[in-house]
Amino acid sequence: MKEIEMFLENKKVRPTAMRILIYKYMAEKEIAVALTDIENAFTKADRTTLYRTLKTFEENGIVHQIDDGTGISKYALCEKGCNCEIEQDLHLHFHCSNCNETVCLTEHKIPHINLPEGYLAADVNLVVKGICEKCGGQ
Amino acid sequence: MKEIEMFLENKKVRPTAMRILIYKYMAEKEIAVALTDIENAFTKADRTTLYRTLKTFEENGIVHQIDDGTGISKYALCEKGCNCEIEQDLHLHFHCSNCNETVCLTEHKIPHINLPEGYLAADVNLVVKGICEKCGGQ
DNA sequence: CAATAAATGCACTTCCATTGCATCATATAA
DNA sequence: TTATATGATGCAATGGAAGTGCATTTATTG
Repeated sequence: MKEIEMFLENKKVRPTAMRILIYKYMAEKEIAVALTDIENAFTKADRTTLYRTLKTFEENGIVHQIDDGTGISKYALCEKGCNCEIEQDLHLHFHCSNCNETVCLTEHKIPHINLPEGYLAADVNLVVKGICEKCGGQ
Repeated sequence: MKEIEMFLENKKVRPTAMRILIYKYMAEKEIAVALTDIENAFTKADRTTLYRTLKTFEENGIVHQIDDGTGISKYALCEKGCNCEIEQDLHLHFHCSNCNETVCLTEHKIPHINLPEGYLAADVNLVVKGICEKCGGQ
C-alpha cells in the first residue's frame, strides 16, 4: 500500500485513496481493463472520477491506453518492460475473441515497419486477434 | 458503370443505383472513408442505407473495415492486392495525424508475428500513425 | 486557521453504431 | 401481366462510450 503511494508520488500524481485503489485493482488484473470494468468494480465512485484518473495516469506514464479493435478503450499498467514513451519499445497486444480479454505481450516487440517514401511514423499499434492461451483448450 | 454493375453481381450483391454510386465514390477516393464521409457526399440518402450498404459490401468481400485508432470505422475497397480473406496477405494502414486521412498501404504486408505458446492468431491489425507524404512538407 | 489548488461528483452533451419496423422496389412464379 | 415474396430503403429511436462545465469537497501550503 505504501509502495503504491510512493510510486504515484514519484510519478507526480497525488496519491489519493481512489487512485491507490484503482492502481491496486489494475495491478491485480493481468489483463487490460476498460473504464466500464473499473466502474463495475467501484460502484461507489463516479464514472468521471475514474475516467479522469485513467487520463491522469496516462499523462504521467503510469498506464497506457490500448485500442484493441473492440471500439472500447482499454488501459494497462506500464510495468514489466513497457517503455511506451520510447518508440522502438512498443509491444503488441492480443485480443481473444472468445473471452474478450486483451493482454499486453510486453516481451513481443513490434518489428520495424518500412513505409513508403515521404511517410513519417510517430506511433505504431499492432493488435493480434485470435484465441488466447486460456481459451485454447476449448 | 456497367463494369461496376457486373462486379457487384459477381460478388452476389444486387447492383442497386445507390450501391453503384457508393462503390463509385469509394473507387474515386484514394483513402479510406468513414460512414459520415459517405453521408456528406450523398445527403439525399439515409444514413441507415449507407450503413447497411457498407455492411453488405463488407460481408461480400467488396470492402474491408479499418480500425485506424480514431474510434471511427473506416472502409476501403478490397482492390489492388488486398486479399483480406487470406491471413498472410494482410496489409497495413497509415493514419495521418495532420490531415486525418487513412490510407491502405497495400504493398506493405504485415510481417510475421511470433506469439507465446498457446496463442492462436486469427487476424492482425497494424496501424502506423504519423505524417503522410502529402503533409510531409509542412 | 485562512487561502489556494486540486480532486471528486453530478448533470449534461455529443458522436457514432446499431436495430425495429414500415414502406417501397424489384425479381420470380403463376 | 399480375400476384407474391424477397430484398432494399427510409424513419425513428436506442444504446454505449467519450468527453465537458460547473459546483462541491478535500487536501496542501503559507
